[in-house]
Amino acid sequence: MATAAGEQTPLHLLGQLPLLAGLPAQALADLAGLARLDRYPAEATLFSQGDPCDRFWLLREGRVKIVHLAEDGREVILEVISPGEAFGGAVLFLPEHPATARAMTVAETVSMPSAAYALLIAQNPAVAQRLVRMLGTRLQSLIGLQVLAGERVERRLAHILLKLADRAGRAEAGGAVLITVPLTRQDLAEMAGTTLETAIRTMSRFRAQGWVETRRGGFILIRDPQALRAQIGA
Amino acid sequence: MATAAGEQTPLHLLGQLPLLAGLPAQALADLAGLARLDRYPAEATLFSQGDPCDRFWLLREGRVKIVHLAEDGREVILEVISPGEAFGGAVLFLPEHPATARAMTVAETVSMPSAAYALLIAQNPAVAQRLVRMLGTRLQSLIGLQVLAGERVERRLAHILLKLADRAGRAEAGGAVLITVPLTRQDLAEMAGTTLETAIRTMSRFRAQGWVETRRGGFILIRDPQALRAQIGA
DNA sequence: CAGTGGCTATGACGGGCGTCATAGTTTCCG
DNA sequence: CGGAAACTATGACGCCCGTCATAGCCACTG
Repeated sequence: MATAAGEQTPLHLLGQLPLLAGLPAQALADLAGLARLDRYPAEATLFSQGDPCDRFWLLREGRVKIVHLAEDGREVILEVISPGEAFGGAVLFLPEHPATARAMTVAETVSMPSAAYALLIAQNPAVAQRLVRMLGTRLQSLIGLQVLAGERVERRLAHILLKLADRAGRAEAGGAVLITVPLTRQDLAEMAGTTLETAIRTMSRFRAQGWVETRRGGFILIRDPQALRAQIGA
Repeated sequence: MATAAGEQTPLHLLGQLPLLAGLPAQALADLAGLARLDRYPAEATLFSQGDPCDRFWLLREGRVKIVHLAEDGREVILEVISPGEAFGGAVLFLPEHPATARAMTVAETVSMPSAAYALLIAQNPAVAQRLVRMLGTRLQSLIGLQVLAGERVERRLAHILLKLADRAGRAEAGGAVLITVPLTRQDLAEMAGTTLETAIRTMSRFRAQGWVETRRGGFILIRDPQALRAQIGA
């Protein structure tokens, strides 16, 4: 599953990560000796639910989805990780990963042993505080999902598309926004907590309304964000 | 909304809180000067969604529920807080509370200004680490809820009852467990993300099977935990 | 080009559950 | 004790959406 270039991490790559910004040069250098840079092809699994949780991960490039497998075989997408963000259960000091991380595109990660990570936050209150803040953001986004769970699929999907546009969108002509994450209908279904067929049907209706369209490679263009916003407001 | 005894906090009460265990006597004494002890009647609101988030809360006695109000008026119960646990958005360094805290019973809280709390975790890596762990637990429980969201109401309710029994249960004769949190059918509905009627119907079926019964005051007795566990396994 | 596999699309059907309506039961307070 | 309010309970109805089935479209490969 793990692939490719497990080389030592160039110092300057670490310094670019928001979490580690402002760290003393010496601390960065120490980390560089322990951290690892990896490159994964699309669809690769970085770690699986239940695996021992012995590394701390940061995404440098690409997109990674965090999915939880229910006992009945359903997969639930809990989060889509963008570059600069931390992931992996080590964030939570858990013994094993509560979910699976899978690359949605070619992805580059920086990872370090849990021990290095624990030391890092013990010695750098600023990093610890930033980490708590990241956890808080994640918690809040899960709260949002939980509240959404009671609503109709149509509104859940609209919410999800808008959130993705907000977090990983690129403005296009005429107020449109392109979501720069490759998404299949199956992905959307797993985020919205519904089935493939219902996700397709709902997206078809959105397309018929002229609100969205799908481009080559699974990139979704939101042509009328306002209409989607109205959808969730009503 | 806030009521009752806003007295200075006796030192020994602080030391009893798991989060602060092992703190140097001096640090505890400093905190005691800043912290506040409050007492709320049942149904009182401790803080409301949207309020500025300027205190850090710990529950000493009683039960508090954290509820989020959706735009459409639905209320969603995100968490039930038991004694010893921390709550309030300040944990997450948010500007305002993402949800409302409401007492389910008479409740006693210890709270301190955000500033005192920030200082506390900056100066005590052990406390910071314990806090991150608490956040992780909360996150994991939300992940659990999110995964449940896709399932049938019957299974969601069974899950919720078992979780409550685990976290706030008292063993009774014959393998039965009493949930020591007063719960209305409406509460169950808001936890399971369903309606009052469906929650009542489902509980009626559970009762007809002899799996649960409701006692005076809204206390639910789980007479056959195994049967409920089988319910969620199948 | 034919063949295969993955993704998208659309129809048909049935059931779980949300919604509305009614009523019994418990709690509480004058 | 009586009456109101809150909670629990149960039936009827309809729709959203999960499930099953079929098919078109595109990419890739031999």
